[in-house]
Amino acid sequence: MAPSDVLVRKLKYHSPIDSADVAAVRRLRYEIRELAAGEEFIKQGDRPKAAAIVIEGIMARYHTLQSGARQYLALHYPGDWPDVQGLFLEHMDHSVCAMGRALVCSVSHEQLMKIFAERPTIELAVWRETLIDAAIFRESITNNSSRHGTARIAHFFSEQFHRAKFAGLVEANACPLPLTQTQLGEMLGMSLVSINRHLQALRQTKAADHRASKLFVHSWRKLASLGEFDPVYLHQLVRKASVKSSAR
Amino acid sequence: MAPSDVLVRKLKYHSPIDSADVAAVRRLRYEIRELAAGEEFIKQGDRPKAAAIVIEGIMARYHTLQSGARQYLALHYPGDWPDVQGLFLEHMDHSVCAMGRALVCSVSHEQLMKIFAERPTIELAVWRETLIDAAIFRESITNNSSRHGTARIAHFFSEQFHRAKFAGLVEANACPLPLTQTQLGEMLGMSLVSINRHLQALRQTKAADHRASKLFVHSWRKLASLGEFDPVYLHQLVRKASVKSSAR
DNA sequence: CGGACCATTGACCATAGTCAACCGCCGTGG
DNA sequence: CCACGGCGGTTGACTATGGTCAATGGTCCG
Repeated sequence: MAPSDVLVRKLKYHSPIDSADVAAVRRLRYEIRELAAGEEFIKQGDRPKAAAIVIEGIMARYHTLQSGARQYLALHYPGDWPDVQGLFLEHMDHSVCAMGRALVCSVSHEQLMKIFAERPTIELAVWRETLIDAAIFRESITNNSSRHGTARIAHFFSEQFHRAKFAGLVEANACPLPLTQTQLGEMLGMSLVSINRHLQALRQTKAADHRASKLFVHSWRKLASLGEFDPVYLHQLVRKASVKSSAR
Repeated sequence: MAPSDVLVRKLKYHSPIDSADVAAVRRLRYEIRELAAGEEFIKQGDRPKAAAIVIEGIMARYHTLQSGARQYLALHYPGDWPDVQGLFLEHMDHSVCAMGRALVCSVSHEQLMKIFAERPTIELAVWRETLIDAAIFRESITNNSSRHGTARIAHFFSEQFHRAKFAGLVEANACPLPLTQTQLGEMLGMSLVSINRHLQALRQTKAADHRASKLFVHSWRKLASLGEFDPVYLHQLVRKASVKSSAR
């Protein structure tokens, strides 16, 4: 799929984009960059001059603590903008890297400001995009702070499966989730060993399983209920790509 | 201070606002509402038609879990917009309440869209405002997920003291922080008893103390270092209201 | 084959959560 | 005025959860 199609597809999930908007998006000039697994794309402290859109693969934002420890903040799927806030915030307060191999396209801030002036709908759609990001961050605060063990993992898996579904990445009840257990721990604020044990517990419930960089959802209903997952915070307009339809 | 002054003061901390912008802000019509301590302003699930700006006091956003438990997400000071995302996200995914008595002013979405069209600088400033909110959420993920005990509290206190300072609320090394220990727990993902014990530990370091709904900072340097606090994520343009100047 | 990385396991330890009681303060109502 | 009740803060004792340490096995790759 062409980069502009990936982008348009995503924007349409939450915003009303018309054909003139689509045409404007297609006129954007961009650079494509391929990233190896784990490769850093932009670093805490940098001053970006362009914004990236994920085209293929999965990217992640993370904080690096004084100790050198890493805290992952969110994952990003094709169509997502993992560093748009750089448009208006001078310095990056976090880094962005690829989880697994990924393709990103970057569009200069200059061009974005121009397209915003021409097509206000697009500006609002991108703003909305950043607001949904914020909603996802809020949900992570709650998940990591008030859910324990298996429920925390289940909620995280639910969100990723749901978002992967909308990004068209789910096949046969499985979606890519290229994280090691160590990284799951850095995402959820748990130790490697805890992750491992709770994963086993989750496996035993027959709700979901994670292996070989993939998330297998055997019972969406059970997984979502274990994680108390309710997708309203993702603020999608369209509910068509129903998650339920593809997994019991 | 008049509501528009509170707003302008805040926007100027991160965005270049000129006199025409200020004039436009002053022309906004708004409704003032006084809230009692703990009163809910807007509820998870609501569809707001106006956005609120905190004028006096402190407000908070929170999630309500299925169990009825509450997870606070962030505090908001005069000049903050605790529910702007309602402009572009139909449903509230969290609630907003007053911590202690508060004064808010609400401005209809309609008027906001109009001022955005007239004064793009203001639009960008408000967008930036929401991006800074997101940065604060990210920091909370990290704080609640990867810092433990006293450090977690110290970081939270540092952020609140710093933000209160910029809102002009610090007097004699103390700022208002109208939360009970139970609420601190709901903010930081810790139990009441843990909060109590770590607060005592913090008190003993002579860095800071919390009592009578106030936060006393005895040694800013020590508090910030205990909490590994670095204010870059608050993305202020102006660094004039230095925090260090008023506390050793 | 050796090394690196990832998943898994057991044993032990540390931290935080739960339960329950008590204290002091404050506001209400007798 | 004082008794009472509620709330917020504090404490001790106990429990549970998760973290740390260390070792093992599998797999992939050079």
